[in-house]
Amino acid sequence: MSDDGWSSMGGYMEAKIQKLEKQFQEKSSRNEQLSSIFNKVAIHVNGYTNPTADELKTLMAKHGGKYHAYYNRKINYTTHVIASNLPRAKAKDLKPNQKIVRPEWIVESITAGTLLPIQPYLLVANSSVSRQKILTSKKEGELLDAFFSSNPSTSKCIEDTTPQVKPEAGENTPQCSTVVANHVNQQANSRTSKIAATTDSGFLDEFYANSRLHFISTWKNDLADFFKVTVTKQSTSYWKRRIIEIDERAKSKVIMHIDMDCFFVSVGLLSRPHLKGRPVAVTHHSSYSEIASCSYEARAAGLRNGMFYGRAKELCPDLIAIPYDFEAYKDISQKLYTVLASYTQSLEAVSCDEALLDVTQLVEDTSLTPQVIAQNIRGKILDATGCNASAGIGPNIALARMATRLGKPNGQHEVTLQQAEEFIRDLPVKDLPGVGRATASRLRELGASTCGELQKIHPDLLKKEFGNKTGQKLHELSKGIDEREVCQSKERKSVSADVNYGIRLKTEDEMKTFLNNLSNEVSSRLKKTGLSGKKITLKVMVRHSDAPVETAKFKGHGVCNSISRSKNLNEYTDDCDIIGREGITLMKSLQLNVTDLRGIGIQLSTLTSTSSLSKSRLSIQQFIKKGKSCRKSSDMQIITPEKKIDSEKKNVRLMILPSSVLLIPSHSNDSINTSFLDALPEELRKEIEKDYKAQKNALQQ
DNA sequence: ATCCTCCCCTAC
DNA sequence: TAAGGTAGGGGAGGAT
Ligand SMILES: Nc1ccn([C@H]2C[C@H](O)[C@@H](COP(=O)(O)OP(=O)(O)OP(=O)(O)O)O2)c(=O)n1
Ligand SMILES: [Mg+2]
Ligand SMILES: [Mg+2]
Repeated sequence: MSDDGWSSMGGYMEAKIQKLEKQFQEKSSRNEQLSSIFNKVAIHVNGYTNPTADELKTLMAKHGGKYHAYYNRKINYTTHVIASNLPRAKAKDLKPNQKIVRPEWIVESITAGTLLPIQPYLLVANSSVSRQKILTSKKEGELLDAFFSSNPSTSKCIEDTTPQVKPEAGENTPQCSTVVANHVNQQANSRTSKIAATTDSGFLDEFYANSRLHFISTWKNDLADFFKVTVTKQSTSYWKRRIIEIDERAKSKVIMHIDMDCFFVSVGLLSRPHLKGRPVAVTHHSSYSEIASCSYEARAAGLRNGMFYGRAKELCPDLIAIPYDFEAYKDISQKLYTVLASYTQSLEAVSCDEALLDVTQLVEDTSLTPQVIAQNIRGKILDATGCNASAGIGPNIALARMATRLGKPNGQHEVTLQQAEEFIRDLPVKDLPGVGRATASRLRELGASTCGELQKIHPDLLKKEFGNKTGQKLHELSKGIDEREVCQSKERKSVSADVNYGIRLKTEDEMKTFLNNLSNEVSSRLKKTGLSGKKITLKVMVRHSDAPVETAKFKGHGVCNSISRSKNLNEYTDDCDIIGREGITLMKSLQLNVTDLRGIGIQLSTLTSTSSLSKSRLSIQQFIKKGKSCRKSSDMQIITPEKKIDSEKKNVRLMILPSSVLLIPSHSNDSINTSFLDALPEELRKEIEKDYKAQKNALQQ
């Protein structure tokens, strides 16, 4: 059973890589240079590629090239940007004529033993077209294998022959290539005091380059995209079949939840196998540093992810701290998703180490039991990543997720519909997905610490206490009911950038500088996703009046009040200057003492795709689309019929503008000339009128 | 009723 | 030292 259909496809690219790795091993020495093919080449890898960024880095090192973890705009510095798909490559602010080359150029150059011309490998507007051109000689199956095979045989963890010295190193410089690691590291240190100031230009970059939460948030989106691309290319016929069959689904579903065990730690241990079985945590070694992930041995002592290192050390004096390795996490995540993509199209990316799969169809098609499928998937993940994954199986998302907890570590668990109520009865309410500290505490006050107790609370009381929807949800969850669908991709509703660390501003000017820098960040994120927003929200954390000026945690925010203020702009925008200006205005309106600011964030919502903001407003109809599909033409998704109907109204969006030109007549009077509006549906007209009003208000100010 | 703004909560 | 981000769901209460 492990060999039918999807399993072990001999990938074209994998075969090549494997061969290359054999070469390395034959030449043995890790640092030996195999060639100098890429003598004058310095690459930067953009987005997800096959081979992965990490593998490309190794290949470059072995063949005389340079690898830049960060794109460098300086002339002749980064010579080639490597990417597999265009949207994400376009995202970065590349040099005007920056050549973007597909990763196969590297691999095939090495195979050929010489630097091949980049022409055939250039990434052009429609990447899939050029891709097929290059490989016309391949049959479709091989083509798929070549780029998307899940065969993991080549990616066995590369044994680091030199056993790592313990943790002290604290080295952590994802932003520099291996060659110059030490040198740059020193530089970074000597720079530290300068960069520390909140307003320095390097502050944001430095922060985001080291923020784990920023990374995992970013990766989640990237992986969802990566998965979408992968799956879209994989099998058209299966895809079509899937869409049709989703209609006649009235029977019970099989949902599978896959989650890597102590993800950051597991990845860290790949190069530190001697630490397996010991209490290990990924963290900086300082008492107010947060633990990103800790091993199960550490959890036995009461440690939890998110805990401060100081407290963790009290609970577990033997705790071993290992440093972050963001590139490796990203790499392993990609491998995880590559494996998952070979099983199903129906996947929801939960995070970089976790996904939901609707395997209903797969179970039916293969007549395998969900348990067997889970076993198979977990085996493939282990092969591909060297790390353990656990799985939960259930008739809905909530139960599948709860089942995973039972399966962990390195195991799996299935909850059937029949077992559901009993399974759930003795669990603490905190274990229900969506119930966190605050809700659990309020429930405890209502006498419900366990799900069984929650089941007995009348839904009306829950609705009264928590509101209609939340009350209903709590009631259903307590009985193991969860109607949500596994959803491949949802429409983005906001784009934001927040910094609640290291914010220490002295003057109003510094505040402005920082907001401008942050606006720049938000602006490039909007551009990266091709979106523009109409509503801007400023979020700030302000030192609580009782809280000391010096926080316990170095550069932490301490005890704060959160405040947000938003404004509806008159136009959709992704413009850094506008966002900065509006952000500053909002900040001023709050009348705060800038020295008390401890966190600042800017969010744009009410989004539309920038490409739809055509300058010509002649044919309005052309810009009015259904929300779900308007943004990305290539966006293939599973939309269930009932959901579509339900959300149709809300998703109708207006994409005209700039509205200032459209709506405001020079002799501003109260009524719009609505002759052309009459043809539009009611909602659209209302929205236009609303816009009109907003503009008028703005003008009157 | 429904929408809007300003929260709070949750998850990784 | 230390890197406490980010997106979405949804409630309260006021405006429409
Ligand atoms: N407070 C947190 C929680 C998580 N993470 C990161 C590190 C984790 O390794 C990764 C995945 O989160 P999980 O909740 O899946 O936790 P683990 O994978 O570490 O452990 P588990 O075995 O419980 O899944 O996200 C983090 O940085 N900070
Ligand atoms: Mg995990
Ligand atoms: Mg997880």
